[in-house]
Amino acid sequence: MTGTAPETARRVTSVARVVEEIRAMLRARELVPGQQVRQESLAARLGVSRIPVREALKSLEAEGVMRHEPHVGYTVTRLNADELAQVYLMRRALETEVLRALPRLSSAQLGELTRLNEAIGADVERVDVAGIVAGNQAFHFTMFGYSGLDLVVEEIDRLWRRSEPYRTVHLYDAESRRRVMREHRKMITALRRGDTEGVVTLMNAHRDLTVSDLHAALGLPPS
Amino acid sequence: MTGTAPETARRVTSVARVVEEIRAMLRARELVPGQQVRQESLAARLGVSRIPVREALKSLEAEGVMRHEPHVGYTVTRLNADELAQVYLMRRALETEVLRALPRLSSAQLGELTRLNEAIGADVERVDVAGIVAGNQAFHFTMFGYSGLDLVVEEIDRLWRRSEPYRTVHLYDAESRRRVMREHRKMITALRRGDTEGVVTLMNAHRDLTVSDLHAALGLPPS
DNA sequence: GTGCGGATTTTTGGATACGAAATGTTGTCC
DNA sequence: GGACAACATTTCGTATCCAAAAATCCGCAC
Repeated sequence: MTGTAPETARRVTSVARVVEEIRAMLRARELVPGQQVRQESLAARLGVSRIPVREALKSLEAEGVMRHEPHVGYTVTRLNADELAQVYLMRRALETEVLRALPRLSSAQLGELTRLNEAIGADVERVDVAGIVAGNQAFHFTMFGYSGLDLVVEEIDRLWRRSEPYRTVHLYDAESRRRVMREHRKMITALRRGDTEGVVTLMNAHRDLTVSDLHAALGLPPS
Repeated sequence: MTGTAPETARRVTSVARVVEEIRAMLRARELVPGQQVRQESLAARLGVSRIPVREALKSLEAEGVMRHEPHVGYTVTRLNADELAQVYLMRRALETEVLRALPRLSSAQLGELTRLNEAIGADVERVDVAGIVAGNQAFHFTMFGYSGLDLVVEEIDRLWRRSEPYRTVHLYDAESRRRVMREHRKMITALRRGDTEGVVTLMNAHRDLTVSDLHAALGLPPS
């Protein structure tokens, strides 16, 4: 992907790369909540020294993804059922604000959302779960982005990342996968009508179903 | 304050200390939005090497207080009027959730809030602005804490810190200082009645006044 | 065998020094 | 005045080293 990229190849720092690698490891469930992260081995694995790794971990700690205990080390944050519920409570509160701030969308914007949802459809056919997760995120954040509330959207992004280690579990049965697409289509319809409150309601139902899927899949983690 | 502290003297890392020092510099307006931070000079000033400084800055960057541009350096995040409004929008959304989750407070809890508000009163007499700011924060977060929604409260804390460089300006006239105390008293009264919605309304008015004070004091920053 | 206490090993926290890369600045030439 | 090249500054990243704190291991007493 870095390959021969011409101009967009923004010379990125090691730290940013390490952060992304760690996120990918979380999505791939190569790192799971509660697990301890060894600085040295992670550095060796990513081909960098310990310093950028430590900076990356500090960054993820500030974000809530990692936990740090002095002289013991970093572990992936483990959320219990109550904490996970709080993350979703915050998502509901902030996403509602963003949706209420949406202007009437142009047909180009509506077309883009439709296109993104159809891309999810293709991944559903292929049963490409990672693709569905990525596509779903793209769909939601493209919609949020139309609000113009960039700081709020960034904050929502942080909240999504915080539940990343937990979010990948659901979507295992074919029915939930198709349901996601259907609900997205309903949202697009409501947006076309300019029915903001309708979108808020749909989104809340959409999110709540994800939460209950998640609870079922996890059987509410003990700690 | 660290002094001879016996057991509670949790051996704290340099990084945590540097983060706190930077926050203090922000409160003291020794660092102002847009200003560039030189790693080496900051390290020398705080008597540490560059490593903990860089980790501290990364942490503050993830929090939104600092901005980083590769090979150029860190600068204090500068918020324009619109962005500041977004921070306050998020505060309203999340603080409302927290207040709605408040249980009926015990008389000990109500007493504690009263005590904290009276402490602010003492600082108002002394015209100790830094003390008022600290006391105000203590009052609000003690109240928020009673909700039990610790993750949401942490997030609100982050939002407060994000507007820290801007928040210290208001409270310059005697009347606003006394107004703060009066409004706090009204909130305590509403809490005693268990009137959650009343507290939400009072808090929104309280916050909005701060925002307009702030806008007036800053004359909405240009960038 | 089991539990306890101390020594060893591992890991983290931090300092220092160095090289490489990028940015910004200065000065010269046209 | 504007373009371009040399220079200084700063950041990014590595390597190496040491201290301190944890975790682990081991032997001893019971």
